Amino acid sequence: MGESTLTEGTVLHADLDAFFASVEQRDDPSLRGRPVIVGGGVVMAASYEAKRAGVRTAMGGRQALRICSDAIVVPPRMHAYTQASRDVFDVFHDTTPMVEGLSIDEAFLEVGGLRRIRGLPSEIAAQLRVDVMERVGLPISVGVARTKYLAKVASAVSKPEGLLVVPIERELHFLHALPVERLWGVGKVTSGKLRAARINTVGDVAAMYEGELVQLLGPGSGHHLHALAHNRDPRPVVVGKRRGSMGAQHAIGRGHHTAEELDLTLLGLVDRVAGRMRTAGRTGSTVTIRLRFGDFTRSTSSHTLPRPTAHTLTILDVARQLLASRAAAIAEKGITLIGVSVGSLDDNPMQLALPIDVVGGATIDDAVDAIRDKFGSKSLRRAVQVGRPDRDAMPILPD
DNA sequence: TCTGGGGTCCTAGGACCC
DNA sequence: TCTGGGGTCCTAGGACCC
Repeated sequence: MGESTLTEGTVLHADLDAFFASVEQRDDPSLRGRPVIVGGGVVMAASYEAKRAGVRTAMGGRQALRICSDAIVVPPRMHAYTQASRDVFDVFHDTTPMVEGLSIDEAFLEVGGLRRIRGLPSEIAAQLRVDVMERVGLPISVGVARTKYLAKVASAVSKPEGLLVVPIERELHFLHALPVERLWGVGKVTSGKLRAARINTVGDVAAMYEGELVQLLGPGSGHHLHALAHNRDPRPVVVGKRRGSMGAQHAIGRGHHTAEELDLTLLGLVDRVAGRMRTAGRTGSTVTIRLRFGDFTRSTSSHTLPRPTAHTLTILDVARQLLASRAAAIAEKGITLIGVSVGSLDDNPMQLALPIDVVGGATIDDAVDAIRDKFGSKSLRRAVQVGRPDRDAMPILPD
């Protein structure tokens, strides 16, 4: 019964093609059919016309123009991409409630329970491509397989404007022919180690003993890649994942930067991050600054606050101290990038929404202290901080 | 080649607690 | 005086992803 249907997995991986560049071509008809590069210093996205000429994401802008001299370079419009992403995710959610976002331009969709109302996974995938094009005007590729990992590989292989179904009977055949770089988690370093050991394909990895792989790459990577090479990926599609950190960063030129300039940059970054946190109704407690020096080496330093916050000045104070702690290295090597992020975000706050003025206190910390004294509960303390009813009723966070 | 702006996960040592 | 084993949290760094 239904023999042909048994061969389809139920996980879709949907991935927009050349996302930023496609949005630019959609919004400006004069860019259609032409090589488009989004970015400046480096290529953030390249249209397929530019990719055909050899332009790649993360390539230096100058080099990109050397190999594709007729490319049109446009500055990124992050707000337009964010909105386009929302529109596309609306289409995803109209397809199935089981959507797991991975990044701004890709998601997993579990469609196993939809056969009676929407048909086979491959049919749902084909319709999804049509819907995204009709409703948002963007090209998208979709992979269909039994596991998340394989669905992701399938969408990548199918690009651009592709649809690829990996039947369950053909899984290993498909997988083992791929180069090791297709394994999720194999980047430049790991690829170098594997290739040096004459391990070139996913099939080569699968033929190894797990212990050998662990010897070569360490326990984390070793176990992970061994499992993937055998198509063992039991992770389900998870709905409602929330991010664990929020950050902002800014690349600055190689020249000399005064302490005042750096502080102003830091202030801008903190303001952006804290504002986004408050808009999202989240607080966090670990402040990290990330630096890239004149020689492009990097460092991070972090500090964990006793209580989570989304307060600009509290975060700024910590960020300033962290930056000051690296002053010597900055003076010696120069600095080319500053980043700030706040982690350990509360991801399941109790939405208590206790009015702060009930307990009094000029600041949220005062209020929290008052509540703790009254209730003595750690969870209450945390919940009160994130349980604000809405932004407008928030005089205690003066931003 | 001369380098954006987001993120995730893993490792490893030390502090601290029981 | 010298000594376990186990756990959590913090910090720093690194690899990787889009």
